[in-house]
Amino acid sequence: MPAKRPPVPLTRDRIIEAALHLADHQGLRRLTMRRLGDALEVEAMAIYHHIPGGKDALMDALAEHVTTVPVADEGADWRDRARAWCRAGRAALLEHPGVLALALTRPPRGTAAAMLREQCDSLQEAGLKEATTALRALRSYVMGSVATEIQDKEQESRQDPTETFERGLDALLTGLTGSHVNLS
Amino acid sequence: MPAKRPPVPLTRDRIIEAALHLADHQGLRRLTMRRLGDALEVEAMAIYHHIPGGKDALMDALAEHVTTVPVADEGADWRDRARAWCRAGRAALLEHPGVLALALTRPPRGTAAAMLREQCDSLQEAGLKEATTALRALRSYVMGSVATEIQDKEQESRQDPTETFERGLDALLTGLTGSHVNLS
DNA sequence: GCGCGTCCCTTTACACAGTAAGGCGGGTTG
DNA sequence: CAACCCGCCTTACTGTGTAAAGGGACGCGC
Repeated sequence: MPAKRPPVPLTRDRIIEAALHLADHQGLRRLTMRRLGDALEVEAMAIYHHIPGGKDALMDALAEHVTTVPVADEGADWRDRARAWCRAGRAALLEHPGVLALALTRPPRGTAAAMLREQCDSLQEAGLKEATTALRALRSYVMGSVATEIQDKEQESRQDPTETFERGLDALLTGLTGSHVNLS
Repeated sequence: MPAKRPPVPLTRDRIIEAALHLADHQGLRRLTMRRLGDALEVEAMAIYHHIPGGKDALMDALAEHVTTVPVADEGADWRDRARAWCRAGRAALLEHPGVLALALTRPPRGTAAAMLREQCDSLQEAGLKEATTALRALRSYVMGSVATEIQDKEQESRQDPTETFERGLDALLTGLTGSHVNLS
């Protein structure tokens, strides 16, 4: 009987990393407790010791991982800060396309939710009326953009996705800028 | 042995309808071939006769169903038309929140894809430069908006979602309007 | 040294998932 | 009436999530 203790001890972070790799390369459908165990050279049930709550908790953790982006809140103009958030959020989501469905479905919790509140405060301090509305619009645009990008990834697209994203982001930001002046 | 023939014959449409109902009320996770069969008063394997390709094809069909919205292409201003599309798209997605993850993940095909091309042409004929970019931005915003709406549905939100959606949509439309005049 | 808890991991077990293969009856056609 | 075929059922197999219990290695007190 080979060594009972695995060569390197199991860790919540190692589990999440392996799960992301598996989901990205083989699809969420093939992310399975047993396969995840195989990837970690461990039996499937070992995972439950580090992630209480089972697969559903794992999914939550993955969603939180790809929606949690540490980004400095710098920049004079609120538009620059918002742009930085949006770019960082898009990049984080694009890094792990396999778990996008989770990120879009599960509500933000923990660190991700805290960051949202922080950003909302930041916008309000910048003097922006209806900061929550603006933030929701930006968040929606980012999440939707990544979704469409990943959707269209398998079919040909002669346009640079980043360029397209920036164009739309600019449009949304300028539109939000005038929102407390213009009337629909 | 009870009657072999079910009271009402099975149909692809009936299957899709029952699947949507099940996913919306019990979650995608509980949408199961056998449970779907139970809901239709039929054995699970009967479904395969009407939906070749199994569960994955069913998922595709559900995604296509909630992303296919018949909407008249009327209105003088292209902004009014785009607004109508976006409202209709949002409404259709919100009607079946259970399958949102499918709609956001699977690329548009068939009728849905055709409608996208049609809308793109419509924008171009309206004299809008970069119609594809604009359309992508709008589509992204709609998809993301529905995602955030459904995410936040389980927690309290003192703001009217429709109002918030319209505000962001207005902002995006005004931003897109000036996009071929302004420079970033 | 030796027992003994404690922590991780494994083993075993079970209910339920998707679905390939084949059976069977009843309506339609000759 | 016979042949046929369509639509549904039955059976069977592999794979999945996970509860429950087992077991081995490490630390501790004595």
